[in-house]
Amino acid sequence: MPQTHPPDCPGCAAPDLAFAAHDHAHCAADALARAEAVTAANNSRLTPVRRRVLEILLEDHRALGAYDVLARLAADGFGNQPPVAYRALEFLVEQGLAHRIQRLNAFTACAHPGEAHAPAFLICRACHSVAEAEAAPAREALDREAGRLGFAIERTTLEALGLCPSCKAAA
Amino acid sequence: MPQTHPPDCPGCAAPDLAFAAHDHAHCAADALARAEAVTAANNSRLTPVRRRVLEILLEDHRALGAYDVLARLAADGFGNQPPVAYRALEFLVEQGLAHRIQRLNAFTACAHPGEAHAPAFLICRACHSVAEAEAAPAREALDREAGRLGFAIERTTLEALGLCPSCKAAA
DNA sequence: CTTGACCTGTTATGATATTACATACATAGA
DNA sequence: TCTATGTATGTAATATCATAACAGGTCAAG
Repeated sequence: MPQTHPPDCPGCAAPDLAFAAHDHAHCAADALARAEAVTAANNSRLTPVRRRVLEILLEDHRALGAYDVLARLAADGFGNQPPVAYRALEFLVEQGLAHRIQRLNAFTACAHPGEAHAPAFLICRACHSVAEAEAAPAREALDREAGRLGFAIERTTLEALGLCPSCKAAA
Repeated sequence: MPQTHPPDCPGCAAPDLAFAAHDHAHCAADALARAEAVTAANNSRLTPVRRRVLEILLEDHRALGAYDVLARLAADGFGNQPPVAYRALEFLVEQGLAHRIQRLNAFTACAHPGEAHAPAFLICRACHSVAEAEAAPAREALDREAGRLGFAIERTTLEALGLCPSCKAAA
């Protein structure tokens, strides 16, 4: 897989990679490269544990529980106490490199690192894949409703459970 | 507080009770009466434990953890093991009489029992009150985004964290 | 008055998450 | 280079949230 690639790379242009067939090795490598850039820009450090956690999350478009991540870390010779995983995950979330899925108490790698966004998540109840969808329209709708009640929204959790295209076809 | 009240009751007409000054005793009594009606209509039973859990949730417009509910139950002479609380809460959620707030791992009484709805929740990070907002517009926006990706949404979790009117004014 | 469905109680355990403290590492300033 | 500082990691202990499995009770239909 190339460390650099053309700006019109079809993989990167795909609106959503989780449900579409795509060159996943590229997808993951690209996310990792972006992560390097993001952390450098933020003066934060993508240390070995943090990098490894991101790699683990990038293995597929699923959400992993903290203890699943921890088990993988321990197998790789890192510490095997919960804070090791939770701290790395928290770091990645802060940096916008991963997201927490509230419904699953689990974490997934960000599909669009570096781009400011607060996505909505589409969670397939059959294959457990997780995709990011554009949340802006829904967020605006919520803002309108909240404004009516005088409530000032700061952060939103938008998660949808359902069937992804392939599982829908299979059913 | 009246056991019955006019259909144009101002309390019931309030678009959202959580953030607005209102006759809360009335609000709670009304919700309880509706709960009786809903369970009767569904051929399910609002037993003493379940009723008591609902009363506890109705004490204010907040979300309570299962163990908080459990402590209250135990103090009232009900069982004090987790399943007692979880089962009653699960029942209330199934009947549409309570909602689970994913972000808080907690439960809140439904503000509009009997009306079919899948609300969005507005959670004040300062006073921890929880209000229900109309989710339909946001849900439709999500449906459009999901449709674009071929994803079929079945259920959504829409939760917003921010400041309620009074906490916003105080800040 | 018994059967079957459902509800409640209890024990035990599993799953998720945090606090507190000790140690190690990176790096900037003396 | 040395050392002080901030930051990161390791570990133990514990807190918090949730469920499985089974025993006993209640109640209404047959």
